[in-house]
Amino acid sequence: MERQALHPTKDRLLDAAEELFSDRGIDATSLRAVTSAAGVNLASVNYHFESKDGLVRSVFLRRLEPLNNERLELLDALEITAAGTAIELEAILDAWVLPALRMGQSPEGKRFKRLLGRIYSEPGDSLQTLLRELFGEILQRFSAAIGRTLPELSAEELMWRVHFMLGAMIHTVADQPSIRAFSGGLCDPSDIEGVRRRLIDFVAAGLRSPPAKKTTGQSPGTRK
Amino acid sequence: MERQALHPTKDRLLDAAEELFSDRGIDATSLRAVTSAAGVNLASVNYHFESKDGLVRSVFLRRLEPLNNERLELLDALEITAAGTAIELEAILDAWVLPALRMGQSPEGKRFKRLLGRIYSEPGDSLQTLLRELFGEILQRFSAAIGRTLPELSAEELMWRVHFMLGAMIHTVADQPSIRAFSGGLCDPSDIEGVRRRLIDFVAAGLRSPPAKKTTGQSPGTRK
DNA sequence: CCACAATTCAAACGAACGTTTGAATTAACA
DNA sequence: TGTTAATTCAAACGTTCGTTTGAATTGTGG
Repeated sequence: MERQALHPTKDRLLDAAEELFSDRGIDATSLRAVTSAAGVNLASVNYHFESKDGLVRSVFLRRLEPLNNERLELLDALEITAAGTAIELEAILDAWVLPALRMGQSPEGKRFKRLLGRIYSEPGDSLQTLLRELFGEILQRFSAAIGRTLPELSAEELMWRVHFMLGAMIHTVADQPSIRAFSGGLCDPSDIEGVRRRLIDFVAAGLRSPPAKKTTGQSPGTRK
Repeated sequence: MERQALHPTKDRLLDAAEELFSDRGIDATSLRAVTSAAGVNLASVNYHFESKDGLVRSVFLRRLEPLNNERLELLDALEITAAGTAIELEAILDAWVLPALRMGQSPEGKRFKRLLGRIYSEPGDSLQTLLRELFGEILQRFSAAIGRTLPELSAEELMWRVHFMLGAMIHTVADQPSIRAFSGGLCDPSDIEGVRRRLIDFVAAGLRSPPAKKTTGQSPGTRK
């Protein structure tokens, strides 16, 4: 009897929570605000999700599980068609970026992306645990695939570059309003193809940069 | 009579708040936790900072104002010594990165950096306003300087790349524990020279990547 | 239609929050 | 030292929070 295809109360709670969490933040959103926005009773949250933490987890899981599954399917497809031959770096990056950008096309996807960018910097233990559960395995898979296209990189160098890559990607996926304001309306974050090409070109160039180059000339050095 | 070189109570509050905000987050930290950690009376916060928001602002201002001033001084020095001739891209990036990495050497700097990464994704109006106050001007200065070294880039392309750059930098400056865990201890974020060289090389390669390249072959395309 | 489980509901719980108050204490300056 | 302003302090304010409770309601299978 557990959970059917869609339980109306549960889904209304998830939708309302997602919206309010995105706008005001998780801590700043009370369960009373969520339930009244969803048009359900206050006690429903604890009945269906046990606690506020449970609601938060479900909000993230609902979107991230399908998202990461799609990423893994794309990567699987790449590795199968390649069948031992080399995979292009850009194609791997695409498998990571495209599902996230596609998600952002729908209005619900947009509001979730704002929320997603926050999860990485939220200090709550519950969310950090969830992050590791959700991204631990998939990150290793993508890192390995990227590393295979860049065999001249040491493991340490590769990890650093993947770290930088994630920074650029997270910041881009999450931070839709900031680039618009910063560029004075010049950059359009809803142009998925444009964002996709630019982000992937930028990251690919960074990943491919020749390793172990020393910093050159003109450095500011130690001052004062 | 206003504020002297260092007011003991004020400084103890700022130190305690910085530490607790970094560990547990701003919303999750109560003023009672701050004041008892600082060993001062609860009402001191409202007396010295008017409100919790005022305390938060002061915590950020205390570190970010000197940090951004140092960045601007380094950029000024570069532009003066160059005197019309071209400035190396890496040197500009260094002027942005180095002060932040140096700050992270001290224990207090370390804890603040964790906090700093959070400000970008916090939804509070007060913090977002502060962010624009603090980073609006300096970002324009650095973007312009970077753009001058990459004259083949359109304004739009430049803005996007600066956006990606900021993502990589923010994620790196803020997220010290994550890279260590992700790399299984292989990467050492306290090796300032290493981080500096790797981050700058990565970002410089991304910024320099030839513009308007179309995505090639193997793309996953539309599925399902 | 009845028994029974699943769900919803209004109400209340105790705890913790940011802020305010007014008296007590300390420091500054004549 | 006496006067006055600056600061600290204990206590309380009113509000809001997440959670719990027990009765009312709805849905379901026999």
